[in-house]
Amino acid sequence: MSAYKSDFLNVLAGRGFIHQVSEPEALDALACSATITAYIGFDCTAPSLHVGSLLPIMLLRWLQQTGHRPIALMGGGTTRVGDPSGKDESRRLLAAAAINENLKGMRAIFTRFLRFGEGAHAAANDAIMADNADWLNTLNYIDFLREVGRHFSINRMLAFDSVKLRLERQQELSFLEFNYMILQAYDFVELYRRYGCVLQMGGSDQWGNIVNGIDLGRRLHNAQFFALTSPLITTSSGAKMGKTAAGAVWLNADMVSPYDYWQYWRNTEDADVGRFLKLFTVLPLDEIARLAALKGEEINEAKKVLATEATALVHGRAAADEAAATARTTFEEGGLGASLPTVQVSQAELKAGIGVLTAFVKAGLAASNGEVRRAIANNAIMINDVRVTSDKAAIGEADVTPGGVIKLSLGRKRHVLLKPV
RNA sequence: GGGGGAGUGUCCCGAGCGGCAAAGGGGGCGGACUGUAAAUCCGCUGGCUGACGCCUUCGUAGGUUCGAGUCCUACCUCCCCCA
Repeated sequence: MSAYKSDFLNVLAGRGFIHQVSEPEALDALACSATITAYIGFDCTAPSLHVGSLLPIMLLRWLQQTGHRPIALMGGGTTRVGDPSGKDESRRLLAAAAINENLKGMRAIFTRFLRFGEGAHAAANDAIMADNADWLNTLNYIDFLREVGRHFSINRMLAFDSVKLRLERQQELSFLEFNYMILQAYDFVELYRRYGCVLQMGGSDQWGNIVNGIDLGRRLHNAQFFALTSPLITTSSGAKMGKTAAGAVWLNADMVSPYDYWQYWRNTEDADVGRFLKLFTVLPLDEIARLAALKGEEINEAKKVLATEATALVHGRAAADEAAATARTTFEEGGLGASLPTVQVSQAELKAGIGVLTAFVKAGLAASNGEVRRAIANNAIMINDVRVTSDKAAIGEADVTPGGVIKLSLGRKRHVLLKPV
């Protein structure tokens, strides 16, 4: 289906990663003959990356897998500037202080997906972690204007969709936001200077910004840069990826447990299974074709594979298998899975008896006693798989199962174990 | 600088004659049906309480009133028009 010669573009195209590419033939030829250095920028506004960032991360991964060199660019500088609207000074400073922490959390994720060089095992395409704070923070305004600013035509910038739409709708566009695209273009050039980076990838919304970088590269260095964007991924029902009741689906294990992460993928809609297998796992395409062709009830097998493979990439194979095993015993055998979320209670407390309301709030299944009451009224609460009908019910020593725990359930999907200590 | 408009259930959007725990939607959660899917239907979607009830919520701070999301004053933030 794809007419590319290079592994790199063939893999991306075959798996559905490509939305737009600039100069595809030239990039294809380059990918065949040389090691390309390419980058993607990531904001560091949060202590972890979430599922929404997974697609770009996979892009970098395939880049490296097909022999090229990825750069993960942290927006340490651009995040400091941030979105100026609705934020006061103090909050912005706080974010600046936390950026290093955020960077640390994010770096851990990248090491799961990319191979960074380590001493003796260094290779030509080892991944690079860069931070644009390194060059943006020390920019001299006048120098910057003279070197970079003179290459940007206001006339042309006004024609960009991102700007034009705002102006047409007579919405505010701050000078700062207007400059953001210039900073991003400059990042591209700086990475070219430092590492010979000639390709920037990103989501489809980044196209305009990337193209600006390409122009700047031509003007400053007479260099040929490339852009490659990925499609915006939504579920078949149109919802954005990565949001659940509990909030964003984070990649760090201490924010979303491997078990919950596995569950997120397990609950994928039928229509998305094939597409997600291609994007978020590294299974071979023929294997994916087989799984995606499953119909009806059988497609659940494909969802389990998706969940386990996707979880293995982020949390490791062992954690993924454990999550899968827990899901199997919990959902298919009605048993108790070892890696279900567990909350500890003291023996003394248990002896005295714990009210259902307190227990479920403590277990994190509900936010308030009232919420538990409502759930009981809705027939949603179970203790050790026995339906609870009164909010006065209490949990005591007698409820401890042979396995040494008490199983609390809200609905059919959400389970927490209470463990006496 | 002058004039006009807006900020509402802390997930989002959004109605709201001075009696309001506050319409409606989206989203979310739960139930039924299923396959841990989608679609559909039903219920729930401030806190405490067994319950009467009490407490906290409509940008911030005051005020008028038996009673304020609603009226008045000042302030903050955002948007529009004029300069």
